[in-house]
Amino acid sequence: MNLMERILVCVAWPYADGPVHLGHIMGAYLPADIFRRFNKMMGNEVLMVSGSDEHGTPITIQAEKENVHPSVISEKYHRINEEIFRRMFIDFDIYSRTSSEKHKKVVRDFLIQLNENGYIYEGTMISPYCPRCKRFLPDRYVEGTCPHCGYPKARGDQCDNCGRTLDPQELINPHCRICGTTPEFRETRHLFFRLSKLENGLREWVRSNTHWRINVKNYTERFIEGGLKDRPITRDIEWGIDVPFPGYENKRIYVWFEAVIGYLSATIAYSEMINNEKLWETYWKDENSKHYYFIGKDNIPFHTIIWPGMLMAHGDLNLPYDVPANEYLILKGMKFSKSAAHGIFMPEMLEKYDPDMIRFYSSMNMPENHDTEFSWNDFYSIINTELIDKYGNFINRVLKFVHNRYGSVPPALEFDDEDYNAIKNITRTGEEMAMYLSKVEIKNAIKSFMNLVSYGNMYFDRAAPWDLCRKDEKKCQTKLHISLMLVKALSIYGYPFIPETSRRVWRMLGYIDPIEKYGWKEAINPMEPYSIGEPSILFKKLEIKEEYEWNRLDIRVGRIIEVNDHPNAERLYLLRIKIGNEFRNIVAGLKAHYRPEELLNRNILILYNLEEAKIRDYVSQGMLLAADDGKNVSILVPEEAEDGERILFNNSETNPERKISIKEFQKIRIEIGKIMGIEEDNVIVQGKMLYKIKNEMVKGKTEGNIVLAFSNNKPFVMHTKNGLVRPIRDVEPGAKIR
RNA sequence: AGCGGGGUAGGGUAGCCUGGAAAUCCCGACGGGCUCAUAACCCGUAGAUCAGUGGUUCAAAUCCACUCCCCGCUACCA
Repeated sequence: MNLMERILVCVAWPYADGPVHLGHIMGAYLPADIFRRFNKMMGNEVLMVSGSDEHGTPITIQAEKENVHPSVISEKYHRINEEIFRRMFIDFDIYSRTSSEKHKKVVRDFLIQLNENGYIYEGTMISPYCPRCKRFLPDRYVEGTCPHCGYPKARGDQCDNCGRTLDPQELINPHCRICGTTPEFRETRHLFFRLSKLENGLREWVRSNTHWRINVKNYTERFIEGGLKDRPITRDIEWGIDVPFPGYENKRIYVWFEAVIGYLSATIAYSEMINNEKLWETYWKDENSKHYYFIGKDNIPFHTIIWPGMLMAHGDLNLPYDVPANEYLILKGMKFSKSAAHGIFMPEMLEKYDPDMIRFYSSMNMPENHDTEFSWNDFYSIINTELIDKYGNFINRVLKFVHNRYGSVPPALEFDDEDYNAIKNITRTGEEMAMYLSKVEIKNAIKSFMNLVSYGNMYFDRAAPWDLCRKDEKKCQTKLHISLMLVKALSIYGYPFIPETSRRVWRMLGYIDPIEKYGWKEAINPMEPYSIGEPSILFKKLEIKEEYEWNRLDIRVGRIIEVNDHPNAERLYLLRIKIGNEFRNIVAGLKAHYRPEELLNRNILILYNLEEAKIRDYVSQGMLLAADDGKNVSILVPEEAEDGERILFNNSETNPERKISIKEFQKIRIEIGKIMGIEEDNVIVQGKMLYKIKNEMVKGKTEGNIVLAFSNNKPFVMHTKNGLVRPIRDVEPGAKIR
């Protein structure tokens, strides 16, 4: 533990097709940076590398859409992400990119080496070729029926239903996802990586890594038990790295093979950048160097099997020491996703909040063991109470008191038991945090940190210097000295999590040399007699603004003017709807519940800002709202309203800026309530539970079913200008709207 | 409906893999203290049949089986 260690911190390479979001930050980049800073403070030699992953089909697709060269896309997001990391104080020693010449060269050399070692062979592959699109299709462009589970929409690379990885040829009834044509399976030559040969070696190596997180280890072992297959490492596409063998001029190296080599190429590039060209070898060849890979859970097999396999095949290079993969961040019940534009994206987050606030919250809530829900309430609450009230206020009250009373650090003269205890606490916290952080247990570490904050507040309270200083000057000075030591310790111990704040506190304590120069161990040393200036407030409290969830909904009254059967779906109708001056087509799954004449000319409710969707070949421009209690289904109708009118909540019109996805809509709780009785100014409503609602919300109505939309679990009644919204048939109270 | 993940005080969580006395922490509620501090801080109290049932065991929140409920992905939900 006390010997200096050399650590390479490898962080997943973000795919350059969009800005990173909070899930990426919490899952990989922040823990990596915390780990890096901690190790620096321990005096270890640390290097942190990452970069943009720029090749591959998704970027090509994006480029085709925008009608630009793929490099334009990757260049844009490379810059954006680099800037995000800089602002978040996630300080890579080098943030490289896979389009760099250095990377390309290292990749080619790597491939040549693997070939020399007998791990590469040429094989022919039967690949799907679409005669209509005139090209070989990437695996995920082919769809068909899964041979294992019979799922009809399995993709060529894997089946989403049973999770098995597939080859496009295995699919039953394959077709091109773009044009629907049945692809021909043509022969094409490709290079293969002999992963199968490494199966035993990998299995043993994985088994020997007893310090890995259980989920990582279990997952990896199960994956290996499934058998390791050789993998093609070239593809018939244009955007990518050239293959260094003749006959492969029109092919490129597969991204999965090439991007992981970035960890190595970036280290080499860094060595050259600082004119220390042999430096990379100390990291990659000296067996005492430890490599940590910070990634999300979707990346586990690549970093615990494939990349180690490639390294074994290459020989002479260090394998990963630990792969502390994190789980997903969930927003409103749905995982963050770049492609679905679902989540909190960093550019927007950084506009509003101090980076250290984001770092602090993220550390407290890191998805280390489970998928973790993000909510703004949680964010505000943790920032305001833990970071600002407990931590910020402690720093502030101590510094302000010392500043006002003495203006400099008072000497420690007389120690009592509690004072010794305080110093013991500082020491113990440092050891405990070091123990956690060296195992990359961020949440435990910051919890330990917060315990010291609480202790500090308690110590200061018990010491009561505002009183003591009048009675016993010497003792009071000691108490203040130790309080300042606590502040100092918090500055040092907090540094990995909230570096900028720690630096500010450090300067307030009078230190000139940077905190990094002192390191972890300095926390237990007494204070220097510096002068203490007027402390500045570390953070302003966040104002909590209430957001109504139903503000995302734009619901309008529509009149059904046509009802037709869906030609190839048993349960669907095609409806023509008039909404004021506008007409829309809606697909509705009501055939089992309503006859056409029951629907025709009815005023109903349309979710107006729902994203369009194709259902069985017909586009649905919105959704007809109906209540469903599991047995009965009822459409919802407005009382006394014209088509085109908007549905109101809490007497206000909603005005969402964006379209809403079906998933988001389903997250918003809307249910049927039955008016049970009246009690003074309130109405008692039975929904899924019993609610008390203000009388005016139901416009004086005293009976019947109503529709409740919830925000923060508080019910609001859906209504129109002149009346309420009601289900036309009787359904159970609590029935959901869909 | 198929697959995956869960159910621990009013809310949010820790603990579960590796069973062991009083189940962790934060918010909220209630009572008290303090007045240095960003209406912050400190102390105390109440509040949990650890989803249910059955089993294994000297001992179960923890292991096993079944049931119920929630969430996600998928789908002729829209």
